[in-house]
Amino acid sequence: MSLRHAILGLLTFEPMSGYTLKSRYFDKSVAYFWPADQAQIYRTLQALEADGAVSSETVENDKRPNQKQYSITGAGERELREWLAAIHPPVTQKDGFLVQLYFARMLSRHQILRVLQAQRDTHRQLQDHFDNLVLPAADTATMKRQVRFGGLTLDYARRREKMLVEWLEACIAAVQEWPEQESI
Amino acid sequence: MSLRHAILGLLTFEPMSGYTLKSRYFDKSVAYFWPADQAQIYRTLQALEADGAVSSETVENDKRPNQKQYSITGAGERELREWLAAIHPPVTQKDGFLVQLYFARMLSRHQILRVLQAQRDTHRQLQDHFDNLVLPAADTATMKRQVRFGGLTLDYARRREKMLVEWLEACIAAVQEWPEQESI
DNA sequence: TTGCAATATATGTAGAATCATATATGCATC
DNA sequence: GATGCATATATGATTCTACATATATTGCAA
Repeated sequence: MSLRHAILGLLTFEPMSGYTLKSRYFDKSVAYFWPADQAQIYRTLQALEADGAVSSETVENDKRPNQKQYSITGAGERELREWLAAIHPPVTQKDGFLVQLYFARMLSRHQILRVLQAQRDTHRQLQDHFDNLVLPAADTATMKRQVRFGGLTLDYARRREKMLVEWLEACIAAVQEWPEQESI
Repeated sequence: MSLRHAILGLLTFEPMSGYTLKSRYFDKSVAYFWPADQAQIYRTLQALEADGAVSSETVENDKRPNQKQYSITGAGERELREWLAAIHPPVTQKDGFLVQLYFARMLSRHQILRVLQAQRDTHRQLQDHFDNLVLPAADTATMKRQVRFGGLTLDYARRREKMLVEWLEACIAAVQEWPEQESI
């Protein structure tokens, strides 16, 4: 249940509406490690408000529809800090591509290579994206500190994509080397 | 929805009961990339049977409770092959640990290091586990081919754990270097 | 003026995942 | 005889996730 905590964390930057959370964060940076759709964000905000972890205030806009501005409360900040400091049991990540590769003996070499190359191309693009991504400049001390930790997660994304591209290249080379056989 | 296809794939090895699927595969090898609990496996088998992708037969046991042996059908094999050969859109993996690290500016240095070191220890153990893991010997041609692809996914696990340990070490070093500040 | 895009919030529904619990057999152990 | 464990299947309940759809405002372009 990290969506709850991701939202609480983002609200420590500044009070925000659900729309801003989505368009500024869940469509960009946070998307890499915790994607969430609009419906989920709005419902989680409602749940957080019901629990007293956030409070809301309607902001009237001239040129745009009114917003519900959410702020983190003291209780919300306590909950967040507690979660952040806790050692959580490792959660195994589900990876459909590994399922695909694991049973790839059922495919022809041509089919296997097609799937592997598509995957490699995807991760090459991601690698390119993260290698060219520049961290935003920070104005306050808090945000300077924030950018440091953002840098650590960016470093992870770069290492991960590099590893994936290398591994996929090795897979492609291996499959090309193996003798073609009955696919079963 | 890869649980469905993981089960279909495993049933290409041999007909199996839900219990065997769970204890022999989903508690071991498959667990690394597609963990599933017992309830889910049994319910997915029921759904697969309702769809005609698998068929079942009750096997009477003397010393143990009777089993429901599931076999993949022609329709199931077609569905599996189609899914295996398809290029699926990349699914972003949710990673709660990255959420934790991203907002770690709210913690003290001591708390951050504690969390990072626990994570590093976990992945060191996994690294050790995968580095010492030996692929099973294969008897038939099909299983020899299977072991090759199992080797590719094992290679992934090793590379991934190596990358994670290196990255976590770098994170720990970076945090130790940074000046201690107000945590906010 | 009609229609479209961006902004903004909300709900309905279905599927997937998790956790707990229920039932039953046979075996070993206390 | 009671207890616990491994084997074996099933269901109830809840949460999480995803996808679709509904509603409303403003600005802009065809």
